[in-house]
Amino acid sequence: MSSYIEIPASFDPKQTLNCGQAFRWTEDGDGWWHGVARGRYLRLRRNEDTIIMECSQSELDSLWHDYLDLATDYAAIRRGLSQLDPVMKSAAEFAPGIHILRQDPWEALCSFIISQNNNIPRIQLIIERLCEMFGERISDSEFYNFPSAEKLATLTVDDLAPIKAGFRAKYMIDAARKVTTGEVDFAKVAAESVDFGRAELQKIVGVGPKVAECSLLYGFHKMECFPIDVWMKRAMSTLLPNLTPESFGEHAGIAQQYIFHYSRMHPELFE
DNA sequence: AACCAGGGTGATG
DNA sequence: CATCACCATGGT
Repeated sequence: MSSYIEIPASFDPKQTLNCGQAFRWTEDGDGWWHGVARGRYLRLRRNEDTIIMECSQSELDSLWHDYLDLATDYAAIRRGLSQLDPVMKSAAEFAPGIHILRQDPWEALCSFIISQNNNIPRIQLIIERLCEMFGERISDSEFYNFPSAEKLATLTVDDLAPIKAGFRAKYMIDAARKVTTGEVDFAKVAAESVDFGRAELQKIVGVGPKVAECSLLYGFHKMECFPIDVWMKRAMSTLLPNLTPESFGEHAGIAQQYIFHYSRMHPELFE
């Protein structure tokens, strides 16, 4: 039934799927990672200089190649960023296998609404409960897809109580309703400038600058976006005091991801 | 027991 | 415009 594909890639599953940009991927032993994205289940692992993926060639071509952003030359982007600053260079070289995933825009928006004033393990738990309760089961599997905005728009805060999202539940529902009615226009966010996208997404109650920035970077693949959370604030003032978000240019989002991951993996730098 | 977690809102200077 | 309590929940 299941087939395997092996492809050459600098992309690294662990670095990419465990760096805080997506919340539905877990390691299931021996380097294998599994998760659900865009309504499909995938298992994959690194093997020397290749990636082994448990899927068909057509599914790789039509879905995972795009989701994992395999066509982008990250090495070239890394070379450019590394010239800016020695710390930037260290951060880029620490996890060179990071890619910025092309996640579903609604899933990214909703996930980062849940992320606010929260920690990553609990974000993952809340999202897992959300999917199990309100997502659809993927055929022949024990996994569920991320519930659509249309589905959440039919729910109330009380319906969401079991997932224990706390005060964020009302934000999720406001987002679902505005996205479903088109009051927040995803097609326009995708097509227009990032400044338009920032304003459009912040029409949602509970979406401020940071959540909007994450949504634009991870959901709409707007690579110049530069989310600043508590880790990035510390990193910029402590590690990169002579740089600003504008210093990083059109690929600032990738720089941000390198710096965020590097900082989280080296908390001793801030003691 | 107070503080923190990939923040945002609303009230107050 | 800057600051601040508060927001649910779970972990230290």
